[in-house]
Amino acid sequence: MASKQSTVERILDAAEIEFGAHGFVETSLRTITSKAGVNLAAVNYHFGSKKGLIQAVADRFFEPLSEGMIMRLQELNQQQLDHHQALVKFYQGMMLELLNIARRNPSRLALFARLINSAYSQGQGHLRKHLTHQYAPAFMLLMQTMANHMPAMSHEQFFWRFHHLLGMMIFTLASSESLTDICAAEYDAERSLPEVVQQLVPVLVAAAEAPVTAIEKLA
Amino acid sequence: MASKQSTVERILDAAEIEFGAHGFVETSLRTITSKAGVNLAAVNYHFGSKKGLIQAVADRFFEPLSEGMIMRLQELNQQQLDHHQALVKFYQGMMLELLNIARRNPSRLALFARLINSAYSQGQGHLRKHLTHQYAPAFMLLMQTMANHMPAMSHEQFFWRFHHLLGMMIFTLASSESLTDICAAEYDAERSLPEVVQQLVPVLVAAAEAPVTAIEKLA
DNA sequence: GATAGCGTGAAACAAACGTTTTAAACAACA
DNA sequence: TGTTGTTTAAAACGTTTGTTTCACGCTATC
Repeated sequence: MASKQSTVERILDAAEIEFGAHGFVETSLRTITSKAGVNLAAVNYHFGSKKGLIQAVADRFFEPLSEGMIMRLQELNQQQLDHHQALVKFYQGMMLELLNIARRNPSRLALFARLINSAYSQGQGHLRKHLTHQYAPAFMLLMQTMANHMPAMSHEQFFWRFHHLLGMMIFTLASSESLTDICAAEYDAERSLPEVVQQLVPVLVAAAEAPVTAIEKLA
Repeated sequence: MASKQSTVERILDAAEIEFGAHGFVETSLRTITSKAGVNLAAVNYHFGSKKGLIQAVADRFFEPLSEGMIMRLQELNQQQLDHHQALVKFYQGMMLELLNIARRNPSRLALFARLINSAYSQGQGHLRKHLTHQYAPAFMLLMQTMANHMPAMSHEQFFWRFHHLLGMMIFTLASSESLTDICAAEYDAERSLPEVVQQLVPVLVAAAEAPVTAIEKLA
């Protein structure tokens, strides 16, 4: 009874789940290959190393995401909307695209967020540099579209604002499982992932439209 | 030439630096004790285990922070301000208190943020439960003060909004070193930590004041 | 000044890790 | 049929990990 999936795909599927549940460092190749039903040596054979596997996992997230985002952004840029409406539509589209990641498996989105998170907080930032190089077109288009509909500010100020918004998304998504658990326990409300993602939109828009203040020392 | 610091303090100091630079999992007790100039067994002797050490490191952050925040919040609650002014003062005070963490060592703040981050995204959330139990008074006072000056919303909606704002802060601070590096390379602007923290305030306020929308499915 | 008890030093523990190596089985293609 | 590339299997590699053990030095109290 051979499975239909190839060895590579089965490794990637298992790696996604385990990485998402226990992080990159705390997930061993042995548990991945064991859950995937393949041999231990297959990882080093197909991906070269554990780092190569992590990069392949990341690429499988970013490839369809960047494609989807580019299409949405081109469509958005053709429409004639005022800045506020455009921002709302922008974030709604982004959220739908993110939810697309979770279609196969709800916990995939949390892993995706944690992946970006560790790409940024990681010391040398190998993963971040790989991703920003690999998906530069989508990245550029996204940032430019966003900047077009935000208050006038310098490139540097936009850079910081962009990462403020990114942080809000990333943290919420990365912690979404913990948060929905707490929410169910404390407020007796079982929230689905679409609900969690949906309510990010107005907060993101408000933060994007926040007035720009010159950078100066605190009192 | 015996050092003035106790063994416990020297371990905590070294652990902070190493944890901040390489994360909890990727930092071994051997590098910590080696940099601290103490014996390897001292960690297990004084803290029981590595997990105990991490918790002790966390407590050394949260103890003075919760004390400082309680004082600031009590002071703020006595003043007569409109909601917007109160929110601004609230976040400015919080930022000053966070900068206080970085007084000894600038990279301490990034570690602190990463600590909270992993406390949330960690599977079972041992650390998060320990912290929310240990510092419940400060936590309660903080959330109540915050909620008082925000748009009317349900407890659950405030819970989510709170974590949106938390995420913005945590991500920005946790990635502050990467971000200032990129900023210096791309925009030729060397930003100090107070500058990075300062410009969070207006965005946090705007996000806090964002209108509340009922939780519903995306189109 | 003997005797606890606490702290430290150095060594060893068992387990887990990523990676490599060997061999054999299987596929597709010339 | 023979050759080449892919996959599996099993074992071992050398490191590194957190933790434990045991003996020695210190200090304080009786």
